[in-house]
Amino acid sequence: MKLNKQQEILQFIQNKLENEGYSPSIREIAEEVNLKSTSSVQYHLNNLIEKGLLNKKANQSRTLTSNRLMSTFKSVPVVGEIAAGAPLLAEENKIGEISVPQEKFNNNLFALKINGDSMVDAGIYHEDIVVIDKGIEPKNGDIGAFMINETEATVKFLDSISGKRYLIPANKSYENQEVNSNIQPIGKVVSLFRDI
Amino acid sequence: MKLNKQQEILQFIQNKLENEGYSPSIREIAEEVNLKSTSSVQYHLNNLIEKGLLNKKANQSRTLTSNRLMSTFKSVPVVGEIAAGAPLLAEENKIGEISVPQEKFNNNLFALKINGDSMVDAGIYHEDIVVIDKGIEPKNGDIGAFMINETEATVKFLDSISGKRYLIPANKSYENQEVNSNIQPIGKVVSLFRDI
DNA sequence: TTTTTTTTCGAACATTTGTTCTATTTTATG
DNA sequence: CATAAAATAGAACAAATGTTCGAAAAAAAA
Repeated sequence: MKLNKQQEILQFIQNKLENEGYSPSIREIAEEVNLKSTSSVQYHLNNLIEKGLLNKKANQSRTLTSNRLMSTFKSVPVVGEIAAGAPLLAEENKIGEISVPQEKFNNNLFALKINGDSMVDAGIYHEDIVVIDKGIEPKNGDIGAFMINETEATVKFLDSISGKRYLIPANKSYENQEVNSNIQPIGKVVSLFRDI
Repeated sequence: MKLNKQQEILQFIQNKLENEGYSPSIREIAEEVNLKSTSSVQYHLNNLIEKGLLNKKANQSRTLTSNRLMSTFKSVPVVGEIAAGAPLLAEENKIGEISVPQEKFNNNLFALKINGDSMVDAGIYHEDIVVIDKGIEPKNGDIGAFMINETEATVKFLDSISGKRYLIPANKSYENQEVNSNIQPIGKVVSLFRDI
């Protein structure tokens, strides 16, 4: 496919931003796309900016940014098995990161790797990763994450049965568990990731 | 919490990178953290670089990058209902983007929004989003995406029964479908996303 | 072909910016 | 307190970089 100069320039800027993490200078662009004058590059840059494909701060070097590339995702930590005594989000519990769309991101999010099959009938499988919003207290009918005895995190349905609240697994071979002082809500499960 | 100068500087750089999309200059840092000399900033920057918390290209402006922030995720397009006649990945079919870890990314990935409950028993629900690798032809036992009559994309198990190949839903209320020339494999399902 | 528009070039200029060096101040250490 | 180490300041310099303007070349339109 043949690219015109503007596409070529835009492509180079995006690559540079993605691979190096910073914008190229005008002269670097000129060299890359075989233009011998910086003003030729300016000419195209202004064009791209007018089209809304690029942004740049006047008189500041290497401040080109591409709307399309402005990170629209943010990462949240993934917690695995919980080390005894360590707070849930302690560094030692962290086993990775996943990303969520920026518009859904907030600072109360983290993710938990599921251990066991107690929620298979809700489509949550062993080793799935669920994202939890600590800022939302799970209500009846919600899937929530709960801390049991301050040592174990579990994901279950929360619901009331004849006036009492229970953690309810979505798998008949597990038992309901009455909510008592040993069970603390962590947050509501808001999304799920799985490798297949 | 009290931040020392180095933490303060690192924080500012990361914020700037995240919010503006480009690195601050040394003098901008100096002003932000109330240092009156650029060399004071250099002093701390060198320190941070030695600790591996920052990178920078020598003699180039605004090339500070933070390892922690280097995008470790890449986005892939999400395809929804397939417009008649339009190729699968045509812009008009695109309904969004999701991100995958960089190490799992390749140019054959795209995502498909699930329509229907024919795979619920495999933990794939209506409106889930599955990521498909066009570079991997689904084998027997795999969950794959298939194009039917060049107009409809579907996700099913692929398997052989007495010598014939079938698309097999993971829901007993649906029927197996023999693979014929109207059914073209698109790729293998490799991961899954769900909003809850 | 002639005219107009788009694109490129070249050079000069003004800033921004990174770098370096020495001296001074502040903080920690014995 | 005396000494060493860490942090800051100031200034001067060299290089990188964005900007501007007029002219030339190339491409497109008439």
